[in-house]
Amino acid sequence: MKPNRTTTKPRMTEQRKIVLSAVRKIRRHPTVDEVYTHVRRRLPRISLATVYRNLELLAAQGLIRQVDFARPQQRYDHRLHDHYHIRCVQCGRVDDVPIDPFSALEYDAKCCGDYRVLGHRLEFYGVCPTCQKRKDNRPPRTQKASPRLVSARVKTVNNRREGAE
Amino acid sequence: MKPNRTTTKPRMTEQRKIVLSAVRKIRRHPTVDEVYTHVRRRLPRISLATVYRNLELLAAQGLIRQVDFARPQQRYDHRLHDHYHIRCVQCGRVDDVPIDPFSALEYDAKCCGDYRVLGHRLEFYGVCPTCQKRKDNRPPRTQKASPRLVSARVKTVNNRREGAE
DNA sequence: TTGCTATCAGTAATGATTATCAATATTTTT
DNA sequence: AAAAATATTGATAATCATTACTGATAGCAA
Ligand SMILES: [Mn+2]
Ligand SMILES: [Mn+2]
Ligand SMILES: [Zn+2]
Ligand SMILES: [Zn+2]
Repeated sequence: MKPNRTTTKPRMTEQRKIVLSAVRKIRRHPTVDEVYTHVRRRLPRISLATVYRNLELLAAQGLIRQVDFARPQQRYDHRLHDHYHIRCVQCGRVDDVPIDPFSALEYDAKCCGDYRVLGHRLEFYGVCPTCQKRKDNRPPRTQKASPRLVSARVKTVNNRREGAE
Repeated sequence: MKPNRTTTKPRMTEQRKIVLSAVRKIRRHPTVDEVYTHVRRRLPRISLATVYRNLELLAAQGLIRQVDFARPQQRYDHRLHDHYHIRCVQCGRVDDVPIDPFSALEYDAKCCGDYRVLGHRLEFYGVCPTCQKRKDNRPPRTQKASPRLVSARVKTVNNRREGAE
């Protein structure tokens, strides 16, 4: 097959370079906003969107890593005992992992800093059986939230229009 | 001191009971929306806000647990090797935990389901040294984001008012 | 009953992230 | 180099989960 013509390698732009160096300089696991603030010292006109874009791209390239998981929606568990979870990176499904929790780890962590350690969470990630079956690797994306409040009564205020329909 | 007069025990209301039983029935780590949808079959007029409130309260009481961590903002890491983190439950600060990663864990996880295991994350939580010093336990909350875009030029469109001020 | 608080439904506001889009910048082709 | 193709940017709007607010009820104690 011919080499995909619509795909080219990402360029290492000035903005991208500076965003990368910011993450490296700040060190302590910065949030997007912290990166943004830092970068603006050198590029006062950079857009926040550009920071988001470049962070995502740099992470995709493996030049930086995302610390957090489990983004858009919070999940709840009816099981109260300590146990671990595995999350499907494709669809977001979460299942239990029945291996014994080790409290020794918390002890180990003590030696690292002056934190008072309260506990730990261990989460595996992978591809769930359902998503493995699906041949194509189109992102099924985390299921959308249920449509909001299709209540019987409909609001009738302020429904005048400005433009056309 | 006199017993705090403004504080009373939470009541186990009908809504709360049903939210709890929903989390227990759904089993597979439901999102708030899934709980909401489920509960509405029995309480069609319940508010989504009530579901949020009760889930939070039930979790605070230890009747259910939150699965996820690291909520409002994503964080980035300049260190590419596998390592673990510890997060302050008070201020959200994140630090590295310099203990060796257990690659055996992923092997252990394999035996649980049909997931294809890709990796794991281990996160400790506790109270950082800074937050330990602070005597009061007022929630310092995760630091607010930097004020957005106080650009030189100001938008002048559509600043007409409707009511009064 | 009378006050007091908890809780509710409904809805607005918040805030992080994404999407969109016209304008530039860089690379590739001619 | 000029033209065409593609990538990237800044600005801003849209999304969407969550939180905050509000006025109305409900349960409980004096
Ligand atoms: Mn679980
Ligand atoms: Mn780290
Ligand atoms: Zn899946
Ligand atoms: Zn702290």
